[in-house]
Amino acid sequence: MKKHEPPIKDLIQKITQVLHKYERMEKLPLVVDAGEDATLTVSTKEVHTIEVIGDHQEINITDVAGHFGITKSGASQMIAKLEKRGFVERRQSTHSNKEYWLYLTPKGWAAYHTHERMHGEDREVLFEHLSGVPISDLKKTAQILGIFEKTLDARLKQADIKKA
Amino acid sequence: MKKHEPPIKDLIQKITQVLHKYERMEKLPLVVDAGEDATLTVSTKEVHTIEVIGDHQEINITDVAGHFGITKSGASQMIAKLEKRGFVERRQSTHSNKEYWLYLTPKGWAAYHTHERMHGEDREVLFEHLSGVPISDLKKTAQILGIFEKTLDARLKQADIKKA
DNA sequence: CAAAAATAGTTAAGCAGCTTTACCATTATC
DNA sequence: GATAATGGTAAAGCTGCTTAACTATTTTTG
Repeated sequence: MKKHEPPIKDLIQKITQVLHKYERMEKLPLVVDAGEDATLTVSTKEVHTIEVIGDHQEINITDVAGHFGITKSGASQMIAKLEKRGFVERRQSTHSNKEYWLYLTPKGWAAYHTHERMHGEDREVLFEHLSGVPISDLKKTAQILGIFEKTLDARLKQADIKKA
Repeated sequence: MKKHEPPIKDLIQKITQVLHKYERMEKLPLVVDAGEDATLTVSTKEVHTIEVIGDHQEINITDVAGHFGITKSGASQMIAKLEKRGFVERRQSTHSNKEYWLYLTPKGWAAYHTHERMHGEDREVLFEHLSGVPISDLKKTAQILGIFEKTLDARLKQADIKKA
């Protein structure tokens, strides 16, 4: 029992280190090759919004807000910006006049695929580095992270309760 | 080789899930019990700045900037705010008239310890949840996260090179 | 040693990405 | 058909940055 503590501390430290580096990586601006249209840079936040629009059909602004846990107003502003910059298009939903569905323009898809490609490269490098590790160890790691996740869930839930 | 892919994907997914939840948790405002002075809330960013000042002796504004990877100007503004709110104090360094060393006031230490205590509680819950897991598995997990970290390092370094 | 360069810090203006509040349409519910 | 709920927007304001221009001290160097 007591002997667990140092390895657990080491693990927590490693998790937070990875976390902060991942956070930093996510902040890097992304350069999109949009063909003729020279090159465009897109912020991390923008490309993530583009990603969820590309991944979901018939998605509306309220859905986008829910996806990121922000207000509708905030999502509305983000979408307006992406529309203005030519990455996103909206069309009225077929079953309601007060609702819009969001779609990517060709430029939006270019950003989407640039981002996807980047993650693909990262994943390949990771695959190489992990090729010597037994599968059972990979599974165990995911399980242990799942335990970590549970304690986070508990704290987030607790905060939600206090809020309400 | 091929058989590795699903577990790796699962692992990546789990890491990103934990990451985003941790990020959300970090955004929760912290309520500090500062004794007589009623209660104060401190933003995550503020408490993290308080944390590094509490953890380092003879730390100056430039060091704080370096620690977070932000500009000196940004750090200067953050420190000015914390000073104004009574969490931080500055004194001239002993070896230079252009440099200040930063210290926590009693109120600053109250915030520091509230934050620490919160992490302490989380850690205890985590300890409980992990008590049935063999130490060897914990060590393996830390190792595998270390591999993940390396690929992040590589990408961050690459971005730095492009920047320069 | 004096002039030039580097270092520590500040200030002002501005930007991104949120929030709150208040509001307009449209659709659902009773 | 009045009232609620839902989808979306606009304005104003906040935080946590950035860049640019600046002062005041060291440090370097020619």
